[in-house]
Amino acid sequence: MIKNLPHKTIERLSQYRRALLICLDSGKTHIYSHEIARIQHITAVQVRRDLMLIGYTGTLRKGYNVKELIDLIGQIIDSDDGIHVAIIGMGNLGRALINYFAGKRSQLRIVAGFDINPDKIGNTMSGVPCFGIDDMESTIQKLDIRIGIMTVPADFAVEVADKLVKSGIKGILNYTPKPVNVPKDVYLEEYDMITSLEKVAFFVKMHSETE
Amino acid sequence: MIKNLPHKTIERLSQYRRALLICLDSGKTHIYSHEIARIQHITAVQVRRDLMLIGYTGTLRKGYNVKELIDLIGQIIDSDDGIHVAIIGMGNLGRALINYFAGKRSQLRIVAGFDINPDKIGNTMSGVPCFGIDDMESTIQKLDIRIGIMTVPADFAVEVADKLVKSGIKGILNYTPKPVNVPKDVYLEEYDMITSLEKVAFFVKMHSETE
DNA sequence: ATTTTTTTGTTAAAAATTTAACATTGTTAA
DNA sequence: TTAACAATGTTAAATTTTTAACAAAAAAAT
Ligand SMILES: NC(=O)c1ccc[n+]([C@@H]2O[C@H](COP(=O)([O-])OP(=O)(O)OC[C@H]3O[C@@H](n4cnc5c(N)ncnc54)[C@H](O)[C@@H]3O)[C@@H](O)[C@H]2O)c1
Ligand SMILES: NC(=O)c1ccc[n+]([C@@H]2O[C@H](COP(=O)([O-])OP(=O)(O)OC[C@H]3O[C@@H](n4cnc5c(N)ncnc54)[C@H](O)[C@@H]3O)[C@@H](O)[C@H]2O)c1
Repeated sequence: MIKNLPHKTIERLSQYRRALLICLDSGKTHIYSHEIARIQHITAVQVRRDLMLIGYTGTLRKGYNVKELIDLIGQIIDSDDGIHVAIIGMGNLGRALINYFAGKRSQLRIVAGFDINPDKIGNTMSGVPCFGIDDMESTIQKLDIRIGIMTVPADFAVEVADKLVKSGIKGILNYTPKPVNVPKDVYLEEYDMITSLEKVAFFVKMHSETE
Repeated sequence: MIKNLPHKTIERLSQYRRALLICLDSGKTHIYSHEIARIQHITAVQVRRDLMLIGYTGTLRKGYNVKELIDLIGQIIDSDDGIHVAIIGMGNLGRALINYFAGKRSQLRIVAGFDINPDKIGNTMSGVPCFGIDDMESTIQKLDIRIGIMTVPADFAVEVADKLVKSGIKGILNYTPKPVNVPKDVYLEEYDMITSLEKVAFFVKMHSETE
């Protein structure tokens, strides 16, 4: 690991990579900082600063080598041998996520789903087997799952999080609107779609009032 | 509008409200800053500071009046007469979102969905009618829709965003992994689930290396 | 050959955000 | 009654994040 990269830089590196992969597909071999910036709605300085932080140096007047940069970002943010991920709650959102991730990034592989509904247990969705919630602890350990994505109904969020922690999971991505608590050796990221929408609504309102 | 609230404060206000609504249900009439803080994984000082910014003052030693605070946050972030929202792309994610929002916050009402698939057009999902993408501009204007949530395949993101802008939309929440461009009088929020997951993975990796 | 342009890389400044410090004041308890 | 306590509200400091400024150097233009 190079050093303590700012959280925001990590997020942007992930986004840069996505943009770079698209560039690569379109046959581009080099890209300027201002081109990356334009795509991400940020400034070119910020891009250059982020790349400086990870120690990548481009070619003056030619920009950055797309392939090299993709590889370097991979070295920074990916784990050497991939990370196994589980989805807890195979409902609407869980299914949508599995569908979405299926075959996307091989580095982060959803290898299991868990649910409480007997109708779902034993089935496979987009190649991901669904296990019973009671087998969660053992399955997580057996399959060496490190990250859990929570998409259960909000009322079960807390108990599922506790169970995940007990199973030895190292990171939780909580899509439930209910905040949960985890010990500090477990990395927790919570995202609430309503907050995003309310934020958009607020700025829309503000803009219409100040125009 | 009180004043220029920091973006981060807006996000937290939305989250506070969610937590407060749950408190209200459980019969609590007052809440301390440190209780709110605990739920949101932040500090009590930050809560008090945010509330100071919106000019709410609690009762010393008794905390904040839950109901009053909910109402005040509503006055700050909600629009007086609600805002109409549309979902563009009634696939897995679009359906999940509609389901989720259905009957949640009356202030932000999903009043229409749009899709290109003839099988979906004309149907209703959880009470939300699905229109054809070709009717988007007229429908948005007719129903006074201000915000669009984009859940179309990434390849269509740019053209749909352009269309939304042309229709006079004021805010876009883009769940597509493809960044789009909008004029600066349109508020744009982009969220990428892969970035979130990669961020969690990074910190899991980092922690395991430095332990 | 020399000047201009364009782009990177880096240091410094600015802005935004969080945290700390602490004064204030009801409430409880001695 | 007075002292200790526990909470808020606010100013100030610290931290984090973004932006600006500018030096360096390769390429292009003159
Ligand atoms: N649908 C969305 O777009 C959306 C958006 C944001 C947040 N969310 C949140 O995500 C969560 C899931 O939403 P959804 O629309 O997919 O709901 P859903 O009801 O479709 O799915 C929930 C799934 O969890 C399973 N489940 C219930 N209790 C469980 C338990 N104890 N252990 C394991 N599995 C259990 C159910 O059987 C079901 O399959 C909710 O908390 C919701 O608030 C959903
Ligand atoms: N599913 C997820 O969990 C998830 C997560 C993050 C991001 N995303 C992104 O969200 C988007 C949708 O994902 P999904 O899983 O719902 O995909 P999906 O294929 O299930 O749904 C896409 C829908 O959009 C419709 N559509 C296609 N072209 C259109 C157009 N030009 N105008 C209007 N509608 C059109 C399709 O008919 C379909 O109903 C994708 O860009 C995906 O990358 C999905």
